Amino acid sequence: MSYNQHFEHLLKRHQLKRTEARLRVLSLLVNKKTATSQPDLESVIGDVDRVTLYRILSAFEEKGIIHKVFDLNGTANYAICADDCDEHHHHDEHLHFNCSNCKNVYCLDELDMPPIVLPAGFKLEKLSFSAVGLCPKCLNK
Amino acid sequence: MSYNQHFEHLLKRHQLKRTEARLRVLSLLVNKKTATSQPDLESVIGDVDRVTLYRILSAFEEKGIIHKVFDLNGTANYAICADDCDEHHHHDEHLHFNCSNCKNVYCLDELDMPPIVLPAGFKLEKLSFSAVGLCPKCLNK
DNA sequence: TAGCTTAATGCAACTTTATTGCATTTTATT
DNA sequence: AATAAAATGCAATAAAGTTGCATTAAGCTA
Repeated sequence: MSYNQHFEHLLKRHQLKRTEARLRVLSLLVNKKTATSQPDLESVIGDVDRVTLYRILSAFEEKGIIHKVFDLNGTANYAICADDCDEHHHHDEHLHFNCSNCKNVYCLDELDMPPIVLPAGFKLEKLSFSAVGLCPKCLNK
Repeated sequence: MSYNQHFEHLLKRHQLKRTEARLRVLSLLVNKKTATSQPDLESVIGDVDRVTLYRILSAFEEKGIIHKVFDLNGTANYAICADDCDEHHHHDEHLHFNCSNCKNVYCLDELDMPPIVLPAGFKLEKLSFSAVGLCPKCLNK
């Protein structure tokens, strides 16, 4: 199945209309190891309004298609979710690695995250781990 | 030793001049279980310029007096560091708990954080854990 | 304690990221 | 082809943070 078919499927499944802008966002995010910020997306996506982009990203986030993670500057970055995410539950409890040099945010979802026990009285909904350091590319320079 | 003496000591130790604005920031942050955002600080600190506040916060952060953590909106929040932080090393590898109701950010520094092993090629500098959920106050409503 | 040097502050302007309201266009369906 | 709902574009606005520069204050030193 081609990416395009896959994307159309994905949109239909979440009751989102198939539009050019949404397909472009999906194709920009898929297969990327790093999360992408709205400003970065904006600069490469071409003829799509800033506001539209924001709205697409938040719609996708609500539906569980992508997840949002903040980088070292507090800017939102977005990455495609693993397949088992949906509207009701995000499985994005993986490690986000922020490279202090190139500023890329890597989703290291192959790592198992240890369980965390909270103090009494706190109700956990979501957990996330983030690391800062140098990524392989920047380390080899 | 009074708080004021303690703060003056702290500033001198980090080669920062003792100013009214800095003392106010310290007294607002000390003994708080939750981290405070710049906007929140600004609204209560009184007659201190926005820019000055930003500069005080980043100076304190550089010196290891406070640490910065982003909340669910990507806004920077600040909290006093544990005593053993300094310019060269931050010990802020504790859990930050974001309440999805009241938006407060709790520094749960009494919890032991498990070690995380990164994939080969990544060099770790700093690690942080953050959770989203309901805090005790909001849970009891 | 007066003078001096450096650090800190205040102000104005600006940048970046994000949001809202509303008119227009497009999608998907009948 | 007509239609209703959803999506988009545009303009305006908001919020968070930054930069440059002139002024003021802190804390030495004589």
